[in-house]
Amino acid sequence: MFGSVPANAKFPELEEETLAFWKEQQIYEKSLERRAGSPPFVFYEGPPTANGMPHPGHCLTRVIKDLFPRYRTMRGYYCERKGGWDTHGLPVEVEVCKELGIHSKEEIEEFGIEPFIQKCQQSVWRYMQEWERLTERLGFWIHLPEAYVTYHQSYVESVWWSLKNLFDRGLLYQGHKIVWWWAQGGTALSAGEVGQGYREVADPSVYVKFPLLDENGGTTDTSLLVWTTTPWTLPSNQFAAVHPELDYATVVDSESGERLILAAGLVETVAGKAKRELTVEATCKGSEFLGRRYVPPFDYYYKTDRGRSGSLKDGGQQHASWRVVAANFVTLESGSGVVHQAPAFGEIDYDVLVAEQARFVEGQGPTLINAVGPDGKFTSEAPDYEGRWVKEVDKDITRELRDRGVLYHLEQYLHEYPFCWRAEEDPLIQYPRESWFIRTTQFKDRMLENNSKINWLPEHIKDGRFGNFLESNVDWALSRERYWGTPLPIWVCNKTGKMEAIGRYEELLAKPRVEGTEVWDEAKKRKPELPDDLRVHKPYIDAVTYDSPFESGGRMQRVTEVIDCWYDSGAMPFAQRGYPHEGREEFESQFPADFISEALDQTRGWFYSQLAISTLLFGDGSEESGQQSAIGDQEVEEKSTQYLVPSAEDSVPRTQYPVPSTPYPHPYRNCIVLGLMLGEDGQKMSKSKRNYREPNEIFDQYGADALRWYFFANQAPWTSIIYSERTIKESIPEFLLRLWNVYSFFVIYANIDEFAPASSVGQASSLPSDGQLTAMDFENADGYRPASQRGELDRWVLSELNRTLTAVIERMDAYDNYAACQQINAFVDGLSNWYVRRSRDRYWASDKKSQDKLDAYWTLYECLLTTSKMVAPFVPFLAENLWRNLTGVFGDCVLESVHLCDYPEPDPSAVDEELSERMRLLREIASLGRSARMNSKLKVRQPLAKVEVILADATHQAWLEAHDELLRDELNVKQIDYTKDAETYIDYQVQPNFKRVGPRVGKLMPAVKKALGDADGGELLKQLSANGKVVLDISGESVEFDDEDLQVRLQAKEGWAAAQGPTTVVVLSTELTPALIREGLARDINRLIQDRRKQLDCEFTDRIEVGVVTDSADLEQAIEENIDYIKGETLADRIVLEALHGVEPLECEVGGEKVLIYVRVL
RNA sequence: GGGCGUGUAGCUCAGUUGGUUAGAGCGCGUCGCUGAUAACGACGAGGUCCGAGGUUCGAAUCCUCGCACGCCCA
Repeated sequence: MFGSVPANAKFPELEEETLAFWKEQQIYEKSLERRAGSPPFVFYEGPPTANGMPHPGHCLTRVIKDLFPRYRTMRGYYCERKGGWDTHGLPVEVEVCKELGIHSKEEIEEFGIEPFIQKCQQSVWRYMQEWERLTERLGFWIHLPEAYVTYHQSYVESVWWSLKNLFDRGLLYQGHKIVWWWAQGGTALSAGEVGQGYREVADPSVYVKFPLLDENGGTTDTSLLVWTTTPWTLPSNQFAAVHPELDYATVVDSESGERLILAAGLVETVAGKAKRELTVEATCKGSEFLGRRYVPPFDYYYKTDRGRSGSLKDGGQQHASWRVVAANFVTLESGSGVVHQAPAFGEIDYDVLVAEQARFVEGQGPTLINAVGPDGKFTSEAPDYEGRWVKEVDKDITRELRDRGVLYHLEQYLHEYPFCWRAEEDPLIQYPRESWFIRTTQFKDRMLENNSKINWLPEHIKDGRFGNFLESNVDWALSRERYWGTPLPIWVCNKTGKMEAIGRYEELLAKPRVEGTEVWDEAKKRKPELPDDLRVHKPYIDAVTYDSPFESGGRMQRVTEVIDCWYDSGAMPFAQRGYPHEGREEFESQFPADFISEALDQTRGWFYSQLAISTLLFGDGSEESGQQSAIGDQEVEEKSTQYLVPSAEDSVPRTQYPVPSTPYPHPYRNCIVLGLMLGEDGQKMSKSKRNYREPNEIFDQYGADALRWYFFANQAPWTSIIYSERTIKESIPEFLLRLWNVYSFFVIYANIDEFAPASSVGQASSLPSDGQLTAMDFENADGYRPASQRGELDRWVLSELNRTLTAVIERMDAYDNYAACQQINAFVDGLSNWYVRRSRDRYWASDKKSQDKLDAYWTLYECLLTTSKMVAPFVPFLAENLWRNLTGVFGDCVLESVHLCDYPEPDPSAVDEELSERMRLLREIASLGRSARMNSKLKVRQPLAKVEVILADATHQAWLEAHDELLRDELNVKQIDYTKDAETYIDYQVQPNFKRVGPRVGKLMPAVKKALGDADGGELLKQLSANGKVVLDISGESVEFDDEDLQVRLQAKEGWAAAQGPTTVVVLSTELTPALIREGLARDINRLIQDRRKQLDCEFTDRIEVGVVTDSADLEQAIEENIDYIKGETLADRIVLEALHGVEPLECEVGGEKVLIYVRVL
């Protein structure tokens, strides 16, 4: 006996039971053990930050990450799934600050870095339990107990090792980065924070005259008309930028007579604004002005450095600053087309400076001009404004410029400008900070090549978003002036400024005359519960100093910065193993990943950080040694070199470990980029808007399988998805419940009929499939016969099953879960709504041991077993339930979990394409028959004498004729004729097969269509069947059509009870004889008795006694004529035409006559 | 301002290398089936396939230009 199946499946409860089973029996661990030594399928977990509550979007990521490893494991691969947590970074610091009620860096330092980072470390785990619960509840099998953690010492040391490698190869350097700077708080803000603070404000927009110099440095009467919206940056002016391709005009101001240069396209606009008359004297390209020198509006730097020039790399000399440069970002959208450049205060401006520096011989180019301190106030370098907040001096500066006569025009300008989100009144400014960079630009081509070998899903990511991002690669700004992060492992000599990188804590301790380690030791003594991992963090690590190898008496001290936490995440492929200090074998056997997945927002995040780090460290297998050739590549531009960068002759050991050089792609081969998930209202998911439901509520209400199926089966995973609770709910009846009902049906009937596969098999202890319960285990079972000997319907469903398997495997191997689910869904639909529906009589038949009945059981049993394996990666809970109950009768002889099974292999011998096609046609005819009945208002319970079927294509007619029992039953008709006399009922419409004929006849196509449409269809078909071809004269050309060139459509003629499909017409015979009517009445009675049984809560097998009382002689006759039929269907031992004593009758109406029905359970 | 993506029925989404009646589910209406039934079947209403041009014998599909939305960058 199979365990009885609850009538109302409560999936959430069943799932909880399954979870407990998995845990107790350690099924996940066993699934891995079974694959030990098998080929690996490598999966990397992109570490989530457990610093906020998980929402449905996270569920999508986690179930996709679960699906493919599960699938591959069943397919025979060993798929380790190491969990991971991202733990560093500003968001953690902000959380802690909120908790402490503090904001600025000063406040953090006042609070104390030591307690602060201890709080950070504790705070990281705030939501970890939620995440772990979610992970488990979703059925996401991943090894959490040994998850990697980015703050762990071994992880940090791996990161250090990689940074040392880069440093020793000269790929780490110090330069300036222009950041959004909160001057009052003394900190840079991340992009996300800046984005929060944009407001519309009015700022001055000024047009200033920069008098041009002639070639000898003499003044001229012509000025550049330069535009800026930040007057306070004018004292730090360094260049004026023009677009080399744009036309520039020299104009004369009719009022003052002065000559001005501005973009030709903006002359009218500017004249209008300034209310001046400007006469164009000459026009030329912007490129003509390149290199022309001018007098800047302030002389703080100019007065001393005006003459400074340097040698260009291409030869020749040029002045370093205060000249016209080319810039492609100059537009005609606003301003004058000549743009003031203060590289200290704008990222784009800074890029211009860097580009200019690159043109000069080392050390001779322009240096950064900056008259403002980090506090946002002018320094002594601009004595007139010293000590004043920059935004406050805009007015004074414009006034001064006006007084000096160099201001041409001033207006107010409305635009979006960022303010500090923590201090609303403080505008941010762009400001240069010293920063460490990784020289990624030097590896751009290699990253592109690596990228080109990755299988991106969807494909457009490769050359689209990600490829473009790589194309515009800039050096990675690595350092952060923060506290809670991986410390940058660079120690600097206090005498010489020379630096070296440290790759490991031990390495540091082995340095000469190490001091400062006691800071950690004492902290630990005070607070023994401190995790040892903290010793490699600020502030403890900062205390560690040692003797300088560069100059005696010098001491080495760590730089203060920590690193971008994206670097942590990108180092994960090796750092999760602690490589290379430990875990070398694990790393080498688990690199690169076969599969990773995250959402689209990780393009510039984890997808990039991994690719960049991997490309820099592990190169391409085509290179000769593990050692990168990067050092040899340094002909590439050197950037910002006033800081010391080790060169080859510093002869620091380059790297302590050989680095395995790996052929592209790495570190991942296949990457599914998930779409972003939006809330129910199409907006971003937001807690306050309540436009989504907490995952836990979804699980409690619908279950994890419902959510999983919703994600897998409703859209390609990379389309952005609008959270839809209704659709989640729908996946229950649409799929889960439908499969459940088939399973429940099977169990109910198998138990009634005592279908017992285990005892039929006999020696269950030696199953040839090794406990996987495949068809081969049943070959010698009692009552089992090969599929080839079973009926058409059985062969059909097994064929469909194997076709589906083939397709599902093909799609899943291509990472296409959506198409795979569609296949599965179609199969389950066919199983339920055709196979089971059409087989019901077979299961209900009274002879328990009839071969047909046994065939039906074995067939359905096999379908359910295989289906549970097939769906196991998708809906692991439901699959497990099915498997365990269906195989429970075998006890220990079968695998205890479906997840330990192999994914089913399709059996090609079971596939019968022709049968599939025939059954498809048969189902189409059935559907048309039902449709025709509906149109004629002839309900299905009323038997009909005959239907006639007209087929456009007679290929399968003989088969259909030989197998019309199914149809007769489905349509409740006595006879089915495949009529020869088609033209009585229908007209033929012939159309060209456009795909075939189109390319051949080209422009004649419309004429062909018309000619075929106008011709007598029946006549054309006769010709076709007689000659195998039809020849028509189309616009004077003779065109030949063969069988496949023509498509025949059938059109039912008026006046028949008919329904038409494209190639089939079904015509009903609507005449009813009294005998047919009585048969219909008997069926009505039958149904009413069955209804009554249900009302009385009868068991399926209860026998009954029936009494029917009616005045209608027809009805009485109907019952008498069909009494055996009714008895058989309703399990009635006796049917009498009188009342039954002591039984409450059911009052109803049949065929317009009142009837009393009495049912007594025996 | 730039890049990428999306836009198809009331809703959520499919739509093969371009092929002529554009689909599914849900929802709505009508009817039917039913000892698997909170299931299922049939029929119906519901579409300027975002818009405008173009290529083609033929465009939801390819091209150009717009519009709207989303993401990333500036």
